[in-house]
Amino acid sequence: MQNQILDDDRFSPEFRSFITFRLAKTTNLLNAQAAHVLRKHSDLSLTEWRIISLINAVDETTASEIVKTTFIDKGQISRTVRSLANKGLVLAKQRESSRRQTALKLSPDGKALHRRVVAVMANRQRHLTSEFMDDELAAFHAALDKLDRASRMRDFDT
Amino acid sequence: MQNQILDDDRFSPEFRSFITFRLAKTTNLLNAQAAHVLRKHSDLSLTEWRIISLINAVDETTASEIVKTTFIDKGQISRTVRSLANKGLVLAKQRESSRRQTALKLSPDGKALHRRVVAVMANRQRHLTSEFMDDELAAFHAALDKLDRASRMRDFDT
DNA sequence: ACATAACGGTTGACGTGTCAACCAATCTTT
DNA sequence: AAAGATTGGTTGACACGTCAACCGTTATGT
Repeated sequence: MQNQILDDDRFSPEFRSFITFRLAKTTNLLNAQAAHVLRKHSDLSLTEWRIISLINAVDETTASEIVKTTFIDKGQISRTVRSLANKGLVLAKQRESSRRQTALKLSPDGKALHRRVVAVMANRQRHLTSEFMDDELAAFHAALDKLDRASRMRDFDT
Repeated sequence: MQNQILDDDRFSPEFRSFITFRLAKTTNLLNAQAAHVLRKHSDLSLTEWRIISLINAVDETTASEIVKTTFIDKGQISRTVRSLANKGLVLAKQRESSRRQTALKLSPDGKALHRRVVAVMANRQRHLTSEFMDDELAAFHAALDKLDRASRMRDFDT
């Protein structure tokens, strides 16, 4: 499935330039790659890995913060966090400062798992960006930021 | 949900730079926007719209060609095409040249629907790219092409 | 202080996406 | 021409994503 030639499609440039289609395709490919790697090295789903990796990055966070940075559905986050807690990878503890919030941390097991998996994922990250010059990468991020902002508009009725 | 400030997250630059996370976020945002617009102007799902729009771009195509250009799962395409055919928007007809292949075309209704929806979507496309210079856009596409190629590697074990 | 609104998170229902197994048609090899 | 491999597409089982309703908690306005 994935070992095909990628750049041989016969669709019109006009069509190919539809930027969201283009983006979705790459995201599909990258997600499939990530899922594959994760399957090989863990029993985490992509979302589980993302949440673990996010919690690790800030040491302690909350579900709503995760929503803000990833725009994953909050229902999904709620369920994924519970599944991670059940696996003993994440510790969820109500905050004293506000009983609405639940502080999320990695357990020692969670940290160990993260350490193990992040090694492979960092290799991947290096591979993915190896053909980019620093300024290309920066430009790419800037472009994504623009799209994020533009994605807030909801009405295009003429 | 969507009207928040987008660029205020407190996660480490190191984390933010994980290019796949970054991409997935933007894709989430753009897909939600597209789904919203589609809901307002049609009863098409995002995948249905993509397939319609793809068929329209080339006049006639097949399921496997769609797989090649979008990397949407072929099972999903099979089901979506059937649902579009049931709605009378797509005509599926076995090819004489090879009885394995099914030629897909838009029906008159499908074409009319496409014409109606593409108007709005083209507005959106214009809005999304309005802050891009031509060369920025080209660079963005080139970056996605690089990632597509890099996504073919499967093993990152050290 | 009270009413109302906003926030953080959970749940249910349902739609969509994903993987693997499978079938028939065609292509390749011998 | 038979055997095996590949292709195009379908299906089933299940995981995941999405939306809306909801609950308890905290913030805001009067």
